[in-house]
Amino acid sequence: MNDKCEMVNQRLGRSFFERDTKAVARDLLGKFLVRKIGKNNLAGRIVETEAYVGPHDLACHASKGKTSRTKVMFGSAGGWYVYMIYGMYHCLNIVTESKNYPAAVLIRALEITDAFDRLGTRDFRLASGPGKLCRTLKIDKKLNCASAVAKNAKLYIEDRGIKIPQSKIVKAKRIGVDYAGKWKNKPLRFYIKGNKFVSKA
DNA sequence: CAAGAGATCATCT
DNA sequence: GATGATCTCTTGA
Repeated sequence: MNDKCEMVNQRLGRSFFERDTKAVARDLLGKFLVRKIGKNNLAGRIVETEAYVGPHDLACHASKGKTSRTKVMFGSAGGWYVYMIYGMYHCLNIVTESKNYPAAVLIRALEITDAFDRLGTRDFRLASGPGKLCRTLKIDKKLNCASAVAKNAKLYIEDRGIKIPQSKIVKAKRIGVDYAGKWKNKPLRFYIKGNKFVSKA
């Protein structure tokens, strides 16, 4: 192997997401989120995620049942669940597990890689949080219910051959879910140890 | 540096 | 009518 070794940019398909939510959340670390805007691409490496594991998880929006907001989580794996929070930010999730089982992974932070310069700044905080990464990649409710595994997806996830070793992955409790009773402290947040693009909270 | 408050609206009661 | 899977700004030690 030399430094010209082939880059394999393999788009993740439905089978990747149609698995245990914790495994998907962990395995998404090191994958690349790609956002197509017109002819341009913005992309970044996923460095932080959280798992929302099902209807019994009191932090998962779907624990309140199937509503117009949560119905996308009951759909096929690989769907995007985008919602607005605190009246001004969006959060990006990808639906996991089998159809009719509501679960998803929140993508919390990215290390912007592609087209960093076009953003006009190289600030490492550009996508270091769920609201900020949506703002930077221009993700809003128009993408809610779209699919990351559709042929013409404008937002999808790529494997570029990077594998994060288990020893570099930190498990921690999720952020901002203190209302979730005994679920609030479960170690369902995953991030890359020592990575400065991880959110501060 | 840490702690606190305000912004602002979709969603559910 | 209350609240939230957040972020930024202000205050003060």
